[in-house]
Amino acid sequence: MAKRVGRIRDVARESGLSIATVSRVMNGTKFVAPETRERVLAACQKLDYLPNPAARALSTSITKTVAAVIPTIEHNIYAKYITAVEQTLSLHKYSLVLAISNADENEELTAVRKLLGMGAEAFILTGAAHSDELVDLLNRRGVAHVFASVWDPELPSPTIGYDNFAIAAEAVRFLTGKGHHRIAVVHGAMSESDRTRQRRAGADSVDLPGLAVEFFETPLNVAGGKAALRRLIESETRFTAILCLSDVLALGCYFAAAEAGLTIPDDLSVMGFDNLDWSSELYPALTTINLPARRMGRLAATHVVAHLETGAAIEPLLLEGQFIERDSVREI
Amino acid sequence: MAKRVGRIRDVARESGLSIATVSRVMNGTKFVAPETRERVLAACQKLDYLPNPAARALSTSITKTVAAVIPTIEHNIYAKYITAVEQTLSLHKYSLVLAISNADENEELTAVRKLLGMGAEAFILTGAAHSDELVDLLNRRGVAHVFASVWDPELPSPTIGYDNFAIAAEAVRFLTGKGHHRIAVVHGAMSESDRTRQRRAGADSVDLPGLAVEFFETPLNVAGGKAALRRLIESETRFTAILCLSDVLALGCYFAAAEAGLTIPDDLSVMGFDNLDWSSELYPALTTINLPARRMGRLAATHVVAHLETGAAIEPLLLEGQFIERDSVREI
DNA sequence: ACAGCTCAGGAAACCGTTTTCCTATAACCT
DNA sequence: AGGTTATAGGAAAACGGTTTCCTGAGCTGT
Repeated sequence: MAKRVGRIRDVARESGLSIATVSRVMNGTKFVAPETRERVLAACQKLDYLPNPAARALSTSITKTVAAVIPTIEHNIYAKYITAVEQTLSLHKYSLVLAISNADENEELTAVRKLLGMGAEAFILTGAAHSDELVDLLNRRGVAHVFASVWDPELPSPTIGYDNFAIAAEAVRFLTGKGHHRIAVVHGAMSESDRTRQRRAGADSVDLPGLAVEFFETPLNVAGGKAALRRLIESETRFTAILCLSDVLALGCYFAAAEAGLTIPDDLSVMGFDNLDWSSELYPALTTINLPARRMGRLAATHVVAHLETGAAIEPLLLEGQFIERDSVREI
Repeated sequence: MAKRVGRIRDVARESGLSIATVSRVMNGTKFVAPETRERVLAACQKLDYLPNPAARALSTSITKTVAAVIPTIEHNIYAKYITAVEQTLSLHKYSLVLAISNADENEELTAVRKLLGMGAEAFILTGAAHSDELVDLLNRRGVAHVFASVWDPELPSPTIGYDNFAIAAEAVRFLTGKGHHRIAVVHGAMSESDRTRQRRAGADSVDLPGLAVEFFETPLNVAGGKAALRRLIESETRFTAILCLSDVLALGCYFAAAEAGLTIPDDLSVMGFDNLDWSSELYPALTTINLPARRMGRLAATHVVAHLETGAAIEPLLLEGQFIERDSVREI
C-alpha cells in the first residue's frame, strides 16, 4: 500500500547533482558548498524525501534500534523503567523495540530471535534468569546486552539494578529494629521472577534469635495481596508486621485489613517495596523502599548507547534502594 | 562490536549450492529437493546463520514492523492496551516499536518521523488529536495508520475505540437514574487528552431538569483524585455523587473520603471509569465502566496486520463500554 | 608561470538479500 | 527413440543507500 516514495536518485536528478553529494548532505559527512547544500535540501523538501532505512542499514550496518524484553508492563514499576528507557533512547535518536515475555523463558527466547532478525543492535533484558540458549545466542552473535533490575557483578553479562537480596534482608532488619519478631513476607510467584526469589532468599537470610519469618506466595496484584493477608490472619502465628515485596501487594493488604477490622499500624505494621506513586497517598502513608526504576532505565539505555557508539564496555552498576519511612510501621 | 556474522554466501559455499537456493530454502518460496534442503539447513545450523534483516527489507520492502505511539504507559489502561498490541503483533511475527509522546503533539510528530525513518510499515496512534503535519506526513507517504481509543467514523483516518462522549453521557444518566442530581465530574488534564475532552463534553451534554453537573480538573493520578475530592467537599454544592473519568481518580477519592470521615456510598456515591484490575477489590467495590482495552489493542493490531498482508481497508470499529455495577453508588 | 595543494563533487564498488530469467537434467508421452 | 514438459538449481539484476577512490578546478607560493 505504501506509495512509491522519493529515492536518493530522484533527489539527485531534481537537484542536478550526484547521489554521492545528496548522501553527504543528508549525513553531513563531508564538506559540501553551502549553495550546493541548499539545492539538495530544497530538492529533498520538494520530493518529501526520507532515506530508506533498510538501504542505509544494509550499507552501514547501523539500525539505531535497541530491544527491550520485559515480563509485563502492566506492573507500574516496569512501566516506569521502560518509559525511562524509551525516553533516553529517543534522546539519542534510537528506537525502542519492545517485547513482552510474560515471564516465560521460552517466549523470551522466541522474542529475542525475532528481534535479532529485525536488526536490534543491543538488548536490555529484565532479571538475570534467562535460558542458556538465549545468552549463548547473544554471545555468539556478539550482540551487546544488559540485564536490568538485578545486580550481580559475578555474572558474565553486565547487570544494572538493585541488590534485591541485600535490600530485602535490610528490610527485615529494619522491622526487627522496630521490635517486630514475627514477620510475614508476602511475595509474588517465585516461578515468575528471579528477583522475587532473591528477595525472598534475602529476607530468609536474616538470622536473629527469636525471629520468625514466614513466607506467603500469592499472585502479584491487589487481589493477591488481599488473599495473602486473609491467609496470614488465619495462620497460627500472630504476626506483628508484614513485609510486602511489592507495593501492589501492600495495597491489597490495606484493603483486606480494613475489611477484617484491623488498623494499620496499630494492629499490624505493613511495609512495601517499590515506592509507587500512590504509596504516599495511602492512609496511613506506606513505609516502603524506593527502587529508582526510572533512573535504572535511564542508566541502562545510556550505557547501551555509549557502548554502541564508542565501544565502551558496559560495567555492572549497583543502584541503592532507599528506605522511605512513613506511617505504616510502628515501633513495638 | 557485533561479530562478523555468517552471510548467505557462506551458507551457499558451505553447502556447495547457490545463494538463490539458500534463499529459497530460508523462505520456502519454491520447491527445493528435500535432500538439498537438508544440506542447506545443516549449513545454516553450522554457521549459525540468520538472514540480514536490512538486506531482506531492502529487497522486499517489508520490515514486519508496526509502530505505536502512546501518551504514557504508566497509566494501566494504556499498558493493557499496548500489551495486547504487542502480543497480537508477535503472533503474526511482527515487531512493535514503541514511542511515548507524553501527550505532546510535537513530541509525537518527532517520534513518528523517527519511526518512519526506521521503517515502520504502519502506525497505531492514540486518540484523534494529532498535529496536521503528522497526518499529512502519513498520508503523503501512504503509510497505514489507525487511531485507537476513540471512535469517530467521520474522520478520514480509521478509528478503533470507544465513543467516549456517549459513554460519559450514559454514566451521568445512570447516576441520575439512581436519584443523583448534584454530580461532580472529576477528570484529568483536558490539554493532555482529547478523550478526556470528549468525555467531559459527553457528561456536559446531559440536560435534565434539576440536574447540576460540575467539573473538577485535576492531575490524572491518585494524589489528583484526593485533591479533587477535597476541593469538591469544600465547594458550595452538596454533591451526592462523583463521577471519576478514571478509576485512578476514584481511588484517590476513596482515600480522601476516608480521611474526611465520609463513607462511600452512604455519604457520597463514587463511580469510576476504566475498570482496572483492582477496582473490584476496593471497599466498597467500585461501580465503574469497563473499557475493553485489551480487546481494542488486539483488534487494532489484527486489522493493521490484515491491511498490511492483504490490503484490506481498515474500517472504523466501535467498542462498547460496559457498566459494572458494584457497591459504590447507592440509590437515593 | 608552474608545481603542489586543497577541496567540491562524481563514478562506481559494495552492503546481503530476493527474485527473475534461464539452463540442464529427468520424466513422460506417443 | 525423439520430442515435450516439469522441475531443480544457478547467474545476475535489482533494492537504495554509503563510501572509497578519483578528477578537475581554483589557490598558493616561489
